[in-house]
Amino acid sequence: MSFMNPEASAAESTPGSTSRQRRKEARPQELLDAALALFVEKGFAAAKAEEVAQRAGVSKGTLYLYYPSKEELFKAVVRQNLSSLIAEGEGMAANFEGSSSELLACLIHTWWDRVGNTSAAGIHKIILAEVRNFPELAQFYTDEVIIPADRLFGACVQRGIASGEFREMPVHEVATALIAPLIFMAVHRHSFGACPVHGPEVDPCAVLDTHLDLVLRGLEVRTPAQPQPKPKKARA
Amino acid sequence: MSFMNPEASAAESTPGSTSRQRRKEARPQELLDAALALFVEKGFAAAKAEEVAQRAGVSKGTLYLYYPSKEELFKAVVRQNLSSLIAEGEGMAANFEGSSSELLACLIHTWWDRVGNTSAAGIHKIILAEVRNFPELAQFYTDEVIIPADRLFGACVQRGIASGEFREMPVHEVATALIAPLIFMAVHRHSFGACPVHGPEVDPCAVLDTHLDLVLRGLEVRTPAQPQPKPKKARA
Amino acid sequence: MSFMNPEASAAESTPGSTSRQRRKEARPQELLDAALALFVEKGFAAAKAEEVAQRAGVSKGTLYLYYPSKEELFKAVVRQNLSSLIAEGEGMAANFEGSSSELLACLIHTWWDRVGNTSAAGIHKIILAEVRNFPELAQFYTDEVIIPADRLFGACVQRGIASGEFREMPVHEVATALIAPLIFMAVHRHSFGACPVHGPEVDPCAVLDTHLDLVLRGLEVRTPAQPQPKPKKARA
Amino acid sequence: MSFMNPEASAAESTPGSTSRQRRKEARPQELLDAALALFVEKGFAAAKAEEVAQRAGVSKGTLYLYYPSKEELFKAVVRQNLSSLIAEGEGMAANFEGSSSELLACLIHTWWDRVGNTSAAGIHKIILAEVRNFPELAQFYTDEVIIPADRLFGACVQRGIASGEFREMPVHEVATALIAPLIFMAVHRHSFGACPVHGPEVDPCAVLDTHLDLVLRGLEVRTPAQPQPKPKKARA
DNA sequence: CATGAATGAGACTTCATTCAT
DNA sequence: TATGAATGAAGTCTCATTCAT
Repeated sequence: MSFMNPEASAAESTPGSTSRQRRKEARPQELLDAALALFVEKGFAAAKAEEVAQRAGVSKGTLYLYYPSKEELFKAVVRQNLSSLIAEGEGMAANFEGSSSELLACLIHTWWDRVGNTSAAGIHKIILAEVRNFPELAQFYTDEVIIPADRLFGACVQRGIASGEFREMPVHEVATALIAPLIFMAVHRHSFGACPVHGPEVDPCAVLDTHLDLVLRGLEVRTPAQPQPKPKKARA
Repeated sequence: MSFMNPEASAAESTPGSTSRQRRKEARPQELLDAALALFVEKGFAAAKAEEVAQRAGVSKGTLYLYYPSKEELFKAVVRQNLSSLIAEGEGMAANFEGSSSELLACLIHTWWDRVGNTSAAGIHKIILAEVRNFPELAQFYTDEVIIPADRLFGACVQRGIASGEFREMPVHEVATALIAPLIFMAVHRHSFGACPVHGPEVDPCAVLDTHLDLVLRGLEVRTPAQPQPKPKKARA
Repeated sequence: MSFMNPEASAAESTPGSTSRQRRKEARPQELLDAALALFVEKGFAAAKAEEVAQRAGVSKGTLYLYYPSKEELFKAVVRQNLSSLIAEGEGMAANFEGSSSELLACLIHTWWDRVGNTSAAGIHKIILAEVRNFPELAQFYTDEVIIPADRLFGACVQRGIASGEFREMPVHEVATALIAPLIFMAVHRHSFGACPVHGPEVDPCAVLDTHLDLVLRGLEVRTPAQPQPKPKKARA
Repeated sequence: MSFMNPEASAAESTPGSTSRQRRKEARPQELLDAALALFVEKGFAAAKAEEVAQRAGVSKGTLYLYYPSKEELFKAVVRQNLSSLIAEGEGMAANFEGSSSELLACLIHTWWDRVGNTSAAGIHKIILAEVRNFPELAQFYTDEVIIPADRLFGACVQRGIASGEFREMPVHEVATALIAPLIFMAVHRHSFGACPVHGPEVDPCAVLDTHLDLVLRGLEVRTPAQPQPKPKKARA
């Protein structure tokens, strides 16, 4: 079958197919994975370069063959995990067919599956913790993640409002309120969620469903006939 | 009442209450404040003990007269800012009179005023970033903050459900969904909010109001007669 | 007597007189001395920061309290030993009374006593060896040492020519030829001169006297009556 | 004539004389040349083995096929450039016909042409800078270069004295004074001479001529009748 | 022979902590 | 008590050297 796969046959004949070469090609990814895990676990400053190397199964020196400094390694980790984030759901919204409620539900569940539930979710934690020490990342992350995400969710909300499915609301603020629990839980997973504490279990899916249930209901246009059941009780 | 507080009375009555004396008594607090600010700004590992001392206006050595190590200083910072958190709104809920919606709105606004909008909000950021490096803080924080907060918000939701104001929903999950944006924004203020980036402005109050608007509406009991305005569009 | 010496009495009463303070004040010089010695011995790159510290009787860390990097320490060493060089013999030439031969002899002997024979002579060796690695030192040293020295020796030669004591010769080249053996020997002292080799002993004073003897005689105006003893080319 | 050169004929006649083969045979020389250049430029410690290899057009590993360590490479560089020095002018003096002045002039000019003006002159700089780190080189260099040079120049001076051309002077010291400017200028060429500084230009040939002019005149036997033209102390 | 990926000892530098004053 | 000079463990990074290909 390999003759049908040009890549494979190429791999066999090129020097890239030696075991050493294969390792070399895999190194950057292995190092980035190890680094992501360790940075999420310890934070940037407390993570030791040597341990990153160890986890990637190489020596200290090898790490520096691929990344000129711990700082550059960090930025590479952020960049690589960012690009995986931005692409997600880019097109999803554009040609989605269905109600805006369904679109939002889909977006949120997809994000959680692909990002929040992934080891890459930890990237949020380290970004939050370290932006102030890496000012250049701030704009980078804002441009690549925050703005697109805001725009994506904002567009969905806008879509719902335009179609009359959602009531009129400040789009940007709704988008933020929609995203907040996602980020919160992604971060939580890698901080308290990773500690062996005895406390209230947080079931991400349940919370997400509840969050969606609440917000989608909150966005609904209320039928004019509906009586306001405002219970007065207050002010005795 | 001050006679019940030996510390206070001593300070007031002894000749030691000179400005120097007062400084001395204020030291621990000044150090904790400086440390909180710096830890929030840089993170635990990147914050230098000497800079904490400088910001508190004392020398490096003096810091160690009050706290035996940087780690203990860190824990003290967390503990002190925790105790301020837990007390807040403890009683508020108990004897609140008014609708549960109003109670929730009040709780959230109060929290934001007293905590989220305070420099102490940064404590969340450093906790999220560092719990895994300080396992003992995990249980501590869970017990002192997470559980009480969960219980507090949960109780409000429960109260609303019991009174028929809110529809039946999983209490714990709703509480989490309620709290998440608060934490999100408190943390945001001290990470991206502190960076000079050109991005979408986040107006905490507007977001909070929107969040409340959405969630409270989402919690409302829907009148059975209400027609589902399911917008068609789906299925082209 | 100490009351007559304001410095001394001041020293006794100020905090600067504690043993710790006295050490602190002496540190920079002690470190520069140790560094000079080691740089001369090993060269910049091969000299270890820790050994500099050890020789100065302090720990590694202390060195960095005074100089922010090994490179800055190096430059400080050069600068400090340079300033001692430039001042030397500055005024000497101006109001010297005597023949230009005597002036040159005096200059050369003085230079040797004050510099060439000093541990500071080693500075030349390290400069020669390291300028290309420290481009900023090149101009600095040229301005501060080479040009002044050239000017000083050049002026003496010019003086002799003007007074009719020396014959007409290219001033700059004569100055270089005059200085070259000084530098050569200063450098030699710190390279081969410091090695336990079995070779021809170089007696600096003897060489200097011979050098002077040769050059001064070479500068003399020859009496026209003198017969040219040009020996006929032996071996026809 | 090439038949007299076994190396050349071998290269020409054997099948091994492909371009690759020739490269292989030339390797050691290419490596030594690259190493010399780099050592002169940066010094031993600051010169990186990999850059030596790069400049020689081979890989790092190949360098180690020819020289077991950087240190051995260094010694080989010194040795190879030494042997080229010693041979020069060895015979020249023996059967030179002409005055001793002419002989000295010839020696000095030859040395400058063949060594001082060559990239090999840099060898002096690195020797001066590194002997103390390579004690074994000290004796080696002393035996192979310093003593022969001293003997060569000494013999010339002795020859002149013996023939009555030069006046009686301490031979060894004169030899040193003769050589010093040569070394000085050779070293200068590779330190300050290689830096883009704005300073007094040193024209080696002019200095050498002046040096020779001065010293040869200084060596001349003075006619007893010559009146000492002691110039009146300038400075009226 | 040639390559260049990998290694790890070792150097520079930082900074939490100590302690003499 | 308060200070800040001094320490040295620990971390980042470099580069001579090795060795599988």
